[in-house]
Amino acid sequence: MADGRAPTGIGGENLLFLTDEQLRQGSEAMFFAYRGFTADPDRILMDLAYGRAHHRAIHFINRAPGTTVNNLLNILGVTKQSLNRVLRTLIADGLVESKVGRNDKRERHLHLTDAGKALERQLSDAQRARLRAAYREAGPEAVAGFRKVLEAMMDPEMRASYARLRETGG
Amino acid sequence: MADGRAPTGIGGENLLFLTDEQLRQGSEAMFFAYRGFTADPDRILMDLAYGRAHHRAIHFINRAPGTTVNNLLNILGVTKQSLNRVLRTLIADGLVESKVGRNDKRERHLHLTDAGKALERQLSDAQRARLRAAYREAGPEAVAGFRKVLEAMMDPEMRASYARLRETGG
DNA sequence: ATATTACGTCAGCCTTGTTGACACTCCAAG
DNA sequence: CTTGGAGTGTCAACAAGGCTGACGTAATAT
Repeated sequence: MADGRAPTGIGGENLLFLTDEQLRQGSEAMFFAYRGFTADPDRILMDLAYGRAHHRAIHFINRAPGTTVNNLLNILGVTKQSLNRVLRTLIADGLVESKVGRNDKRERHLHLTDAGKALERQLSDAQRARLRAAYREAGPEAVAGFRKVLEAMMDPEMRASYARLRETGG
Repeated sequence: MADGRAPTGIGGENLLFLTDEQLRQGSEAMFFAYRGFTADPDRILMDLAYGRAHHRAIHFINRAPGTTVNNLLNILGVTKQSLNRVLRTLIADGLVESKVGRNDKRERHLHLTDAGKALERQLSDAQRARLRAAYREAGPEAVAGFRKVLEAMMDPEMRASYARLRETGG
C-alpha cells in the first residue's frame, strides 16, 4: 500500500486516485499554499512589530466578540502563558479590550476596539483578496471540494470549533 | 466589497458565492486543517527531538534526491543559516548524506541514507494516512477542487517549484 | 588575476511555543 | 462559612526555528 504503485484491483471503491504519489502532491500543495495564505498578512504585521500569533488572536476575537480567554485558548491550541503575552501587548496597544464578566466575574470577555477592528479589516482584506482570486480562478465546484477536503482533514475537536464558528458567524 | 454583503448585481460572473463570510470561513478552514495536517508527523518528531523543519528538509531531499543546498533553500524559503542548523544535525545523525558535486565541486548534493529513508517513510505514511482518509471522505471531485484551489493560492514562484516537483516526481 | 558563487559557521537577536510555580478573584458545594 | 476548584494574570526559564551580519574557504567564471 505504501509502495508507490497504483492500486491494481478493479473493485477499489473510488480508490483509483489515491496513489502515494498523488497523496504526496497533496502534502506539497498544502505546504506551498499555506505559505501563500499567510504571506500577505505577514507583510502587514511585520511593519507593526506583530506576528502571526497576534493575527490569530485578532481574527478570532473579531469572529466571536466577547469570547473568554479560556475559549480562545481552546480555539488557538496554545498555553495561556503564550496567549497572554500576545493579549497583553494587544491590550496595551489599545487594539483589544478586556471586560470583566457580568455573570461570572472571573471571566474576561474580549473585544476589539475601533483600532483593533481597523487592523483586523486590513489583515483580512489582504487575505480575502488572495482567497477570492484563488476561488475565482478555480471555480465554484472546486471551492466546494476545497472546503470539503479541508474539513475532513481537521481533528475532531477542531472540526467542532470550526462548525461552531460557522453557526454563530455565518 | 468588503462590507460582508453578498454581491447584488446579476451579472457577476461566478461571484455569487464570494461573500466575505464565506471567504472568512475558507481562512478558518485553512487554519484548522493545517493543524491537523501537521499533527501526526509532529507527534513522531517530538520523540526524536526533531521538529517540523527537519521534516520539511527530509521530505524534499527524498523528493528530489541529489538536490543542492541552494535549490533546497529556494524551495523551503528560509535562510541558509536556518537550513544549515537542521541539515547539520541530520547529517550528524546519519539520516542525510552530503556529497561534493562531480561537475561543480562547490555544490553539495543531498541524499537520504537508509535510516533517513526509513524516517521519511514513517513520517509520510502518517501524513498520507490522514490525507487518504480525508480524500476518501470528501470524494474524487472534491479532491480535484481541493488541489485546484490550493495551487491557485500559491505565490507564482512556489507554484513553479510545485510544478517542477510534480514533473520529476510523478 | 580577480570577482563571484556555493557553502559552512559563529554570534546575536526575535517570536512564539513550552513547563512550572504562585497569586488572586470568584463561584459552587459541603 | 469554609473550602475546593475554576478562570485569569504573571514571573522565570528554556527551546525551536526564524532572522541579520560577518567572515572564511573552495571552486568556478570572467
